[in-house]
Amino acid sequence: MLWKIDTQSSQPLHEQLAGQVRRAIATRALVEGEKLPPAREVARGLGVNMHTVLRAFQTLRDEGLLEVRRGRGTSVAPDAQPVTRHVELARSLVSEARRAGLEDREILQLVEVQL
Amino acid sequence: MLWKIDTQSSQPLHEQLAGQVRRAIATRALVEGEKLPPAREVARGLGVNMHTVLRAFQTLRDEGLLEVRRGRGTSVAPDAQPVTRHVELARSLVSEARRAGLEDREILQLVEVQL
DNA sequence: ACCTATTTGTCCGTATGTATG
DNA sequence: CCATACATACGGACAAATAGG
Repeated sequence: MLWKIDTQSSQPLHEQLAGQVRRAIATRALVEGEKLPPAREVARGLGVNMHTVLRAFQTLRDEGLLEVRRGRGTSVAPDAQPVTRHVELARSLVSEARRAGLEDREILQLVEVQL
Repeated sequence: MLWKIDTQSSQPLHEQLAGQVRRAIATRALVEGEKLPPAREVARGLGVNMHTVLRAFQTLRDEGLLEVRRGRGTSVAPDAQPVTRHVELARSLVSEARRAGLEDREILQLVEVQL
């Protein structure tokens, strides 16, 4: 659990952290069911606010990678590993298409015609 | 235009062909605006039915890669090159997610949470 | 089974910076 | 240059789950 944050980067802190956790799951540095340290603890270690860490966790929960429950802590979702690959692909697709100037509707259509 | 078809493969013929054309555009073996041979001709060269070739062309037209007009022939779309990358990503995403057993709705959600 | 204290994420509000018009 | 809107990051109070006695 050796995460680092660059406060000078233009990339938001919560995104930096989310990216690192995502990669950790993809590379199996974190495995399914494994418990993460409490947000407060991670925050202290990184020198950022607890809410910044929580926000990263929330993002990953929306992506199906983490299970976050108050009082119980945060852990890697039961089927996170197979999901990670798709999430990475979805992220690449959106960022590349965005850079090319595509509208959100057009991006969704790209996927729909493949279904 | 050295395409090959494997009639023994489990992959549908029209998909095989679509994949080859897609790759040809991605690698710039085919460039924007370039005209493709008539479907009848391609079909004869590959030993398949003309409709198989047309089906592949239609798929690629839906993806924005080809312009197919009756009487005028088929050509690579004006902005096909930048599109290909996204299409490849979208195809990977869908096929990987499908293999993992995701529903279509879930696949679209993967993308939506990234928008 | 009970009460209480602790742990841990959630909710509400605020300040600051970064576009947008 | 100003006003507006939006997103980021932070702080404090709150509520669910858990652990000890």
